[in-house]
Amino acid sequence: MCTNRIIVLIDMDCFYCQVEENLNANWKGKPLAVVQYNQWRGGGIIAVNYPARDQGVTRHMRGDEARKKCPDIILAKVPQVRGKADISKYRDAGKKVADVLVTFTQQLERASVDEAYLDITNIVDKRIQEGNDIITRAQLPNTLVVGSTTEGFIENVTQNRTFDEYNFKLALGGVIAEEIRRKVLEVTGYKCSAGIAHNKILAKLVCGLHKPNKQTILPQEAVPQLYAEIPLKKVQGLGGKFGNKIMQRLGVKFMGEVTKFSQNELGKIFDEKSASWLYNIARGIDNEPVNARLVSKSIGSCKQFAGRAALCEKQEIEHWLNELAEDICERLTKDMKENNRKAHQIVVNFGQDDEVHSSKSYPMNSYDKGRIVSNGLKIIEKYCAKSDGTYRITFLGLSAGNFQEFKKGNEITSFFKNMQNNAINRKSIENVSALTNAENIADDNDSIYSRTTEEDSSIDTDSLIFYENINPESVTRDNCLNTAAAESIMNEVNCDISRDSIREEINTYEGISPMQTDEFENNEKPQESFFIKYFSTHFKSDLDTLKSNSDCEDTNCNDKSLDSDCSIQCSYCEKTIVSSEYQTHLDYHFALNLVKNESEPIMNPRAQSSRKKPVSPKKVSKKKVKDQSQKPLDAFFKNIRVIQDESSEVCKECHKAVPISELDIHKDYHLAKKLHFEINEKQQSKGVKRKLHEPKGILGFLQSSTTL
DNA sequence: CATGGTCAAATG
DNA sequence: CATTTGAC
Repeated sequence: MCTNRIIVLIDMDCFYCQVEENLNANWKGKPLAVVQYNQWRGGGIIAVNYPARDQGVTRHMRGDEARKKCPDIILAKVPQVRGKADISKYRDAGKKVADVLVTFTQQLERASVDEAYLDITNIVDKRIQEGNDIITRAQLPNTLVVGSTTEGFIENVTQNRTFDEYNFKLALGGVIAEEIRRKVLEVTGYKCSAGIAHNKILAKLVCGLHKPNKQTILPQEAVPQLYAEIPLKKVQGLGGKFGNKIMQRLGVKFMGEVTKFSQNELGKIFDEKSASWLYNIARGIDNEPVNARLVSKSIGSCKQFAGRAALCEKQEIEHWLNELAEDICERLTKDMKENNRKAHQIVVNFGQDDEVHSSKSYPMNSYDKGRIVSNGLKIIEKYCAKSDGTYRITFLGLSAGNFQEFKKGNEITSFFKNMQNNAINRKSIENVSALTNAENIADDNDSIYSRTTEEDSSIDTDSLIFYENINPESVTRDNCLNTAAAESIMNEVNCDISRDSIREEINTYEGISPMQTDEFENNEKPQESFFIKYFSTHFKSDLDTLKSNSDCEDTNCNDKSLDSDCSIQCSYCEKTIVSSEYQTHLDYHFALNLVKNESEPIMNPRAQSSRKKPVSPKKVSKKKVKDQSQKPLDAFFKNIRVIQDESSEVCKECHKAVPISELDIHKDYHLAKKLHFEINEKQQSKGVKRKLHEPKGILGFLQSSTTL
């Protein structure tokens, strides 16, 4: 059925202008436009408010033209940072709006900085179930309906609600949309418009019918009369070449005319997919789901250098790469804090002369401006240098993507999920490495995940152990590393512990261990949690290895042409690990062991086979662990149960109940967490040149704090 | 120089 | 993976 969903498109009215108006009280109500790069002909207009639109000012005008049309117009300038227009102000404002929208439903797709789709079907159904479904005119004060008056529509749906269920739901959707818009205004001070329909395309189309600060409902049966007067190019997806082709080949101008063509006829003109899409859209049918997504999938920064402004010298290119890298690094760092994730890929975009833009991507494992710039420069050199050594770069861009949730995760489920994602990602990085390795460009071309070349091109089994356990087709009780497994194990143990307790434990494992390690070694404080004991005994040898390797900057990491991390040998599997990946690698062992939950705490699946035994550090830690807890997970859960039996106090910092005996540790944890963040930050802001990249995560923290 | 800078998704 | 398209 094409009418079973209720979709709302929220679109902020001339958003950038509203942001400026709310920041400058005396601009309210006056004609205003937002301009960027205001030096040339008054700058380019990127937003116009409604008073200014009334005077004929439009986008695509320069500031000077706007002033001619409307002499008293206020031209708000987008600040310029690092030679580029800085739109962070509007990004932040957009996020505030999105934060309000998610409180209504998680079924939210941010379509741009100022637009979002919401699937409110569930909210509507719930209200009907609860009987909270009386619809009055007063609840739809700023609502219009395509094809009828709002009053008529309300009367119709309330009288025929059993025969006209879908329109009743649309009306209720309208009520909810009014509430959403009211809430957005109340919390953020921004006005918006909305479209309410049965799918995204229609909601979007109809949202633009009445603006600003209004919303429009589209009953499905009103589609034909709406389409009759809607230019085809107004429909989402038909504004470009495809729309032109349709108009030309079908000889149509309005959307409604497309229904004259059968699916077969369309199939002869367009490819299969386009044809059936068009056929459906022409009938108001669009099954595209609202893809729940709050945050962007990539963060990029780019700039044009048109015509004479083209970059011709390496120094210029490096300068701009630097500006772009600074921009994305700043935003990536912010993103990491806000969204608990890290980008693992970076794309260098460039355009030369009148050629089409090109792009090259490579894996990235740290937000290091210096390395991003030098790698970018290598790519530009390789692909853009002319025979005489000069350049003509007309476009330059950097974009980071392939985000994965940060290991410093919040729940045990995401902890395991990350292990899975990371491993999958490595598999793809592996392919990249094969390409970039030879060219000495990639960050990670010497990582353990690069497959060694073999004459018969079969898969290297040593590499395989890093993801064999997560192959969805071969998930077993023993070897899987995914969320389902973690949860089933939790069920098996039949624990009645809350997620918060687990999260607390995981965080403790991540944050507090340095202090606890010291204390543990001093044989004080016997009440550490399992994770702390586990870590401080189990990973101590690796810490030592790491420390002894800390001078490798002067030894094996001095290759001038190679921009890579220095490596460490893992004492559990003897693999050579890039130091910046070492934490991840250890986490892998950690999680693997945790999931196994068997009597023998073997860290490496390989060791179970007939392969030769690992070297001594492993034996040491293995023995220690055996003494303390033979079944890590059991011990972990047991530990928590004990804790929960005690009386507890609410922590002022996080407002969670903490057992009295754990209160000191808990407070230390908050302190450690803060420290941990600071250290991470320092690592990023350091303009490191050919210097050992300090390990991230807990080892980084350990090393920093123990060498201080 | 002259909308420009950011995004996402489809496609080969 | 790189390119193209489309939209704000």
